[in-house]
Amino acid sequence: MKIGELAHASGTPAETIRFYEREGLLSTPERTEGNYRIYTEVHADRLGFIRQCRNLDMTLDEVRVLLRFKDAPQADCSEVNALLDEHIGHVAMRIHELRTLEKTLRALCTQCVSPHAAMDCGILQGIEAGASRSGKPVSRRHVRGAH
Amino acid sequence: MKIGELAHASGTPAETIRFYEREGLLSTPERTEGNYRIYTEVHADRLGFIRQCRNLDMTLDEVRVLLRFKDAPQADCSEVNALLDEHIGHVAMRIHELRTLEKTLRALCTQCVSPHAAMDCGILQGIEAGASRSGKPVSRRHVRGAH
DNA sequence: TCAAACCCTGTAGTAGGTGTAGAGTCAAGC
DNA sequence: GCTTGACTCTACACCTACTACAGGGTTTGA
Repeated sequence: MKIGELAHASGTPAETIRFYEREGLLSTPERTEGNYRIYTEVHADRLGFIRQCRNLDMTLDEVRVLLRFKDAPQADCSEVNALLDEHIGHVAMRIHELRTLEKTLRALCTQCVSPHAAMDCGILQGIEAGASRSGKPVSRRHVRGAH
Repeated sequence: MKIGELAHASGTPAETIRFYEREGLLSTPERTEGNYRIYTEVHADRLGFIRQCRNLDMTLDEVRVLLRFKDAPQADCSEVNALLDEHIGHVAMRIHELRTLEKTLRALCTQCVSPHAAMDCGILQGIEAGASRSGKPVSRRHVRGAH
């Protein structure tokens, strides 16, 4: 099948499929005479696996590791377990951080319920107070996703 | 004070301070004869505010909005409330997603506790099963941080 | 006077794509 | 045979919020 069909069938934009190829996650497919990529079921399965890993919020590096194991069926899979454990750790940590954040934001939200002039806004003042209270050395992390 | 002092005092790398200036979040400071930036307490306060917003996981666009209100003390601050509400919504949604994800990952983890050959690994098989079960149209979101 | 420590600008890189320009290919309809 | 439209190709710029250079200039203390 051509890239458009695979894109449609997998719900993955064609640009992303080409991107995975460039990144070495998908092997380079055969080409037609007109230089179009031609994919097989093998490619479709592999793409499905990659997308499922991405749905599980893994990085492409993590996906690469898992694909290595899929390509080496005899290898011992304990690294797979370790990778998953570590990934779960990342996710759990991020949940914890976000819950703390949510509490802070909700507390801030109670500071200004009815409309004011901005100069009297409890929220803006609350942020400023937080800035001076948290002192100068702001924490360095700002974790965004699970990683 | 010079950029290094402000960097040290605020716990913000000097590159980041210059970046905020380029982005229009910090106003362009005076310069010395030798072309060094000279900051005042006003800059330090504003930087503190920005960093506090970032600690609250706001995007720079959100910070820009809040700064606009700080610069217009007479304006009605209800947009500030709306922004915060929406931000809390993002955070809450991300928490929910990550909790679902954590459950999925933990379930996957039970599929392969003792070491196997990769071809028999319950985790790899579980991901594949998920890929075919979730069907073709993989969900399009992959939210990473709160946004 | 000289070296270390600081500062400047400009550019490139990060992750995981997304979007575009400009060109080529292919099938259907006239 | 020709045209039109849908599809594909490569190569590159763009996104966020920084971070990390390179290659130079300035300041400060010994």
